[in-house]
Amino acid sequence: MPNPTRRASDPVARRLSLYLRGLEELARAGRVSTSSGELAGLCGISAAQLRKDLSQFGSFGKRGFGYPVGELIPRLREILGLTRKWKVVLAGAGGLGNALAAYPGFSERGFDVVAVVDSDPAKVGQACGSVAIRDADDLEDAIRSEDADILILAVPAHAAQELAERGVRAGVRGILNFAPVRLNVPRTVPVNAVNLGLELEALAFVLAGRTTLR
Amino acid sequence: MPNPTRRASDPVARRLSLYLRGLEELARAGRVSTSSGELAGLCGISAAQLRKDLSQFGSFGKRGFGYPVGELIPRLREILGLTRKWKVVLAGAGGLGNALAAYPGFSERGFDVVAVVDSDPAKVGQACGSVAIRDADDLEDAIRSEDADILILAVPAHAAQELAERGVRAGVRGILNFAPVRLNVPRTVPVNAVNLGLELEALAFVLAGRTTLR
DNA sequence: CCATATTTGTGAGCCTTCTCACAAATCGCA
DNA sequence: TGCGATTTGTGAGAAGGCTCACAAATATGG
Repeated sequence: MPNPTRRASDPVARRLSLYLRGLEELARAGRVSTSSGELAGLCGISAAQLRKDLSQFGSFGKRGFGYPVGELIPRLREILGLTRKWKVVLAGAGGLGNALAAYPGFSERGFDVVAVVDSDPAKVGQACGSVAIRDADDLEDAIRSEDADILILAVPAHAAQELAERGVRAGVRGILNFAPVRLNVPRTVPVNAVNLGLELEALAFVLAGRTTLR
Repeated sequence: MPNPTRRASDPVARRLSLYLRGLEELARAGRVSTSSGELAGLCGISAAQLRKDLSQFGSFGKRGFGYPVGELIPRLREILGLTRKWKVVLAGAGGLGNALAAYPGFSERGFDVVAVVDSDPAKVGQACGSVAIRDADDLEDAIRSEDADILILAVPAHAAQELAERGVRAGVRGILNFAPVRLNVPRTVPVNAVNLGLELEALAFVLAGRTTLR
């Protein structure tokens, strides 16, 4: 179905991001074209899966030839919604917050951390990434004045729900939550949760031999 | 199928971890029993899903009554493989590495960071969490002398593959990878990848209106 | 220009996962 | 004890995602 603005499921979106990374790697290596087999291998996905994923959005390859790297990259960026800048406000300037603010992968993809807030008065005024830390009370101000799109929560579990609610009221459109709690927000605001403890537990589950074999 | 050592898929494992968290929260609140509806609501999962997940491992509830919080918690810990200690070696003492070493959720679940290594000589000897940072060359020594189970990679993308290979050769059984690259390791070594950039992109994909509606 | 090799795009079908609905079991109370 | 309310455990079926296999299209080489 050759529709460049087609909708797709979350697993597809994540794989598209992987493909984009793989393509950029190939481009850096000077490659002009690639095949579904090569790119899929690079991403650890089956070739058929890759072709099916891409075909949801259009017909980007040539039979007998493959995919043009230089053309496919901007197409994928467009599909993924990476042609615009996304303004991000970060709540929590602890270890994780600082690491996120410094993470180069964010700005490379057009995610700009426009403000950082923390509830610790001692941290206010200090630098976190490229911006100065503001008081947590200023969360709404920061979101409104910058017209921020996304709120990243890198705060303790007990503080997350309140900050999420305040962020939503101030106009944030999506939340990336690193706190190990389920957030209760309107269904119109998508929440993507990253639970670090859970990742380790899922790995232990495999090591304990409790997974269905692949 | 009432078998307490049954195998299950990865999504099930992740939900079991959520249930455990929810149950611990209920226990802290002094609750003695709960229903599938209540616990599932707490975790953002459907009640039927929760019952089906639990029923794979045994019959833990009483009809007309619910689930005994105090009994189910240790059962879940056992199923998840959390009754033993897991020894973790952390590679990379940058922002993310330090945050992970300090993350309380790890030690609470029996994951002990027994060593931290970094390639920066200036960092060697400094404290990271509760241990001293060692040189990256000592990775194998650290893994072997501590008989470590899990390697966490919190290093730049270009360093990840080499460290993964060395870790596997030194006897690590599983890897938690925060570097944005696909690792090439024997299939006997499970790899759990957490790609922070990808999480933000998946969120942007939703915000850009490209997801199939739920 | 023709034959052979390559590689995409995709329909059909499989397999896994999730949802629905209900019988069976237990509780609470009179 | 008996009856209605509650809640689990689970079979049946729906839904979704993934794999397979192949026709169609393009490249390559003689």
